Amino acid sequence: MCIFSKDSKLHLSMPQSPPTAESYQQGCISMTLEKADLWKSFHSSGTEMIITKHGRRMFPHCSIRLSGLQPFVNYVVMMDMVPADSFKYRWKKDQWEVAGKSEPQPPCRLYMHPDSPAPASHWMKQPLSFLRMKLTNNTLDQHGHIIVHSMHRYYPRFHVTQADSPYTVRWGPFQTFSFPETTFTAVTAYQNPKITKLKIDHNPFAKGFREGGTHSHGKRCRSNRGSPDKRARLESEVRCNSPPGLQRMPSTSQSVKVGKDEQPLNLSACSLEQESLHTEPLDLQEYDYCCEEQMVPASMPYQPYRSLEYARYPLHSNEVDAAHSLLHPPHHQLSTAEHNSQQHGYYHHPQHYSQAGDWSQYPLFSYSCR
DNA sequence: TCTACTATCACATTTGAACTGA
DNA sequence: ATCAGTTCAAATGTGATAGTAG
Repeated sequence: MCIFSKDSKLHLSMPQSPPTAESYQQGCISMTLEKADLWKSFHSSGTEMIITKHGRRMFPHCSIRLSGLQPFVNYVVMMDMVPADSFKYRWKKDQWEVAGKSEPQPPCRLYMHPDSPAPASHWMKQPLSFLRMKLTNNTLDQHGHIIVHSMHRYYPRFHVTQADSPYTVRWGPFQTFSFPETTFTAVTAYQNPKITKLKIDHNPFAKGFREGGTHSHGKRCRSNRGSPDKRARLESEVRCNSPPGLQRMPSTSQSVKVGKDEQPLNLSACSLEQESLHTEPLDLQEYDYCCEEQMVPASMPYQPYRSLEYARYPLHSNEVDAAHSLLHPPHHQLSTAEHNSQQHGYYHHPQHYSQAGDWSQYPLFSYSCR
């Protein structure tokens, strides 16, 4: 059920079911993307996210605001990455172009917000920051980072569910949200200089390279790069230090500090064409943020585990297929034709259904890292 | 030769322990 | 004894780039 709102918020509500003693009335949960203007800036140039073997934070990082939660109820908020399409890309002649079909999806991981579970009042009093979430291309990663393929496109997806502990998550109905402007291309090195400039302009951590360590002509001094003794020292440090993700892992009850740059932003200017999330290479001319209403990207409650929920809520035929594929993962990916054939109807994120089948597993993997 | 990935660099920022004073 | 504020060292994250692999 999608609701367009004048305040450019994303409203999704669960299909209504008769209120019973056991079932919670879901109401109408609303999720707003913070720093939407920044996301739009990046999206207009084709957002790229660096991924490394040891995990790299996102920039911009995901920050959302929740409202409409049931008072006095505990919720768990999670996030995962969904392939935006079924293609692999490459950067050629200052633009992205399709370089073939996507590779088999890496193991899917869910990032649980470190505050989870927490009461509704906690979630709604301030924006939720997913700053600590990291992306990696290491399929053997042991730190719980979200695994993505380089040169593939993804978008973050947020799940909200009632649960009193992380271990009861799968028994609650999910509500799923996503935002088209958060779609990005995973890369191991920046391709688009526009993105590099945007990141340097907005990311304080990049200052170290911009203002120091470089010569006036922009080349950095690398006289001692890779010296054997320095390398040995570094390797020794790596051996001695525990993994960063485990070193300062906050407890689940610890609140996340919200940085000074994480103030809520007015989303009134946020609106996106549905076409901004598609399978074609990014074309800057196609982006149009002048619409007054924000498209609602997702509409189906996400219930990967609870088959009973499917019976409770009548599903669109596509949804049934998607739900079926979630419970019974396909052995192969959808062909492009099959993929496209499922992208119809009034849903703004049909990928949720066609792509859902691409995700062969939904392990609950809670982690946080510094 | 080309493309993608990895390791490494210096420094600003963040974090948290230690300390001080009310 | 407790709390709040300050200080400071260590940890962390960042983009650029050379080297490597396929």
